Amino acid sequence: MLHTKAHIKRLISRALEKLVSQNILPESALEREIHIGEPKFKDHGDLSTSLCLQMAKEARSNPRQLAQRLVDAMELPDSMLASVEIAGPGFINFRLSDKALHDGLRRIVRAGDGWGRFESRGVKVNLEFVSANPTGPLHIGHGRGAAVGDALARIMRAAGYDVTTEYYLNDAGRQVRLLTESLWARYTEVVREQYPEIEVAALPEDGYQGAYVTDMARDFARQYGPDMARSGSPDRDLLRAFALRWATDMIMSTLSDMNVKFDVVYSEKKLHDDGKVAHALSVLRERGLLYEQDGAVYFRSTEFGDEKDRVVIRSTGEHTYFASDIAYHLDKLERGFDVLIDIWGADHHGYVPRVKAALEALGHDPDRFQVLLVQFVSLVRAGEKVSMGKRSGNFVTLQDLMDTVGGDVARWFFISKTHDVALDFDLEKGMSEDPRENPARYAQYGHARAASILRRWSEDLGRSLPDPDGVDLSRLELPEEQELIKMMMRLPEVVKSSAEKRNPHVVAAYLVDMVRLFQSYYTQYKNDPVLPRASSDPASWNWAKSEARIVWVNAFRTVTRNALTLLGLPAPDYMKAPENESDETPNEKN
RNA sequence: GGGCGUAUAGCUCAGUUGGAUAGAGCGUCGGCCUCCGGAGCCGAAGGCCGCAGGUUCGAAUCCUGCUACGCCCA
Repeated sequence: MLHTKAHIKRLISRALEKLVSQNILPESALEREIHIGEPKFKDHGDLSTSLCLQMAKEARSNPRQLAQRLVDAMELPDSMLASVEIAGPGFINFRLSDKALHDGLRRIVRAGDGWGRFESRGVKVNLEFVSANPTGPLHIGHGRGAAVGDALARIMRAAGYDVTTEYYLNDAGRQVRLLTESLWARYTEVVREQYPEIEVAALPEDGYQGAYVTDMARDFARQYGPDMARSGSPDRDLLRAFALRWATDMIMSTLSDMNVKFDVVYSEKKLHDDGKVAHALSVLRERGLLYEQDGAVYFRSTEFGDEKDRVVIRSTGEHTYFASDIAYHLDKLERGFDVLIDIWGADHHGYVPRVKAALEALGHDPDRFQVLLVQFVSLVRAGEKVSMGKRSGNFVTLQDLMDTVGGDVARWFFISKTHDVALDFDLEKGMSEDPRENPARYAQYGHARAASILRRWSEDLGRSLPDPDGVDLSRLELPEEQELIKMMMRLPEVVKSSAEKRNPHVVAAYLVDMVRLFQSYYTQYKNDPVLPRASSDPASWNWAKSEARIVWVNAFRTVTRNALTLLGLPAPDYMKAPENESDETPNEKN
């Protein structure tokens, strides 16, 4: 549809130029951006513009009259347009010709997997998300960030951005020391089951209580044996490295169940070891933006719009997380990224101004740093919110959730709504228990259905996929068929809009709308099927119509698959009926 | 007290960047399986777009002020 919109814009701007040269319109008419929209009502045509309503004042004319002059000045008839009408207060409505639809359909088939993908625009984007501390299991809020981030990466890549996804691993701070001590304590407990005489190390006061630390300790004991515990002297480097690797593996495995992977895992420790933190602070110091007070070192972030100055080095000599974050974001820019996008939980929103302040202080445009704040996810059980504090005992991990409902269902749930609205996940209704209420399955089902038709065409009837250039597409006469073509033609601009809004739910909403059109067609025209019935006589069958419809079904399948892929969801060719399966999630790769 | 976000059908949410008559799903009610996959489809009921002003040809959308909820910071 971008293609046809551009075509209409050219027609209009040529007409405007003509009117300006005849002194009917002022020069300023050429500067206005021409916006072509899709009207809500079908009787208003396929595309429309309110340009004349907007221009009426400066043109000193009433909108309808202006519209009439504009239409008269357009080079019509045009092969892409079946009609051009002036309507209402001064809208110009365009109806697409059959040729425009057929060209569009052919373009989709020709593009295949490339439909909805744009040429590179040469913009390097760093997209950082999740970045949870490697000290325990992910919670459900992390899941939302992960799903949104991964889908956004796919969509922005399709829109032509050069995207690198990144996980910032906080492996340097106090939390990791605590995890190390917690592992040591649990390890001694585990070993004491065999060697009752040894002394158990106490769990630190703020240590990690979760049962997973004991699992970790058992793995440690299995790998390194009981000697360290028996000796009573911990090898902290070894324990730390083991704990980090174990926790990171656990996190990545959970993410992988949701089909989320990262291009880069960036270590905070390495940031320090490579001197990046010292580097960033020295740049700030050179610029006179650091000062000392009560033994701590402050950054003058108030000079850049923050509400108060922030500590970068504590009186103990330790760097704050903020100091690492400054260095990290500076490093991203120095690695050549044009745009930095971070996905954070909404509770961190207060952190945004200080990071922007730091980047500005370091001489960069703060608008290159963008933060997507993702609102909270709460769990609901029996109509009541479930408290999810780690201490409350009914902490539900992301892994638990996916084990219950399946990775792609969880993923769909997270991206199907805009990120700036709080979500309730109802455990009791549980999307897995009634897949009919599940739009992800609905979309996949549409794909499987189309795949099934194509399969019967090639396998049962022994025919090959027709070349769209050799098929008479005018056999697609039903209004539903034409509506679906227009819908499919919209994918590229949906991708563009979703990427620009930084919001994957745009693609999700589009996908469901498109599949609904197909399902509606499918059920309504069961007595006028795509394929010949077994009972019918092949000689009397309208093969030309079947061929046109097969091209159309194939295009639908392609566009559906492309949209599912953009969201990181599988596009299965077969799906099992839910009645026969308990809660197993189909996960076929096409 | 300051800041960020949200407010649209009984419930969960869309709303193409200010356009024409407000859109889905779930739930409710009523229909559709000799038929390419019923995980489906068709129809009906359901609305003061939180409230009050403002901007203009035109507002769910933009501006101001309230109210309620969530979250940050004091």
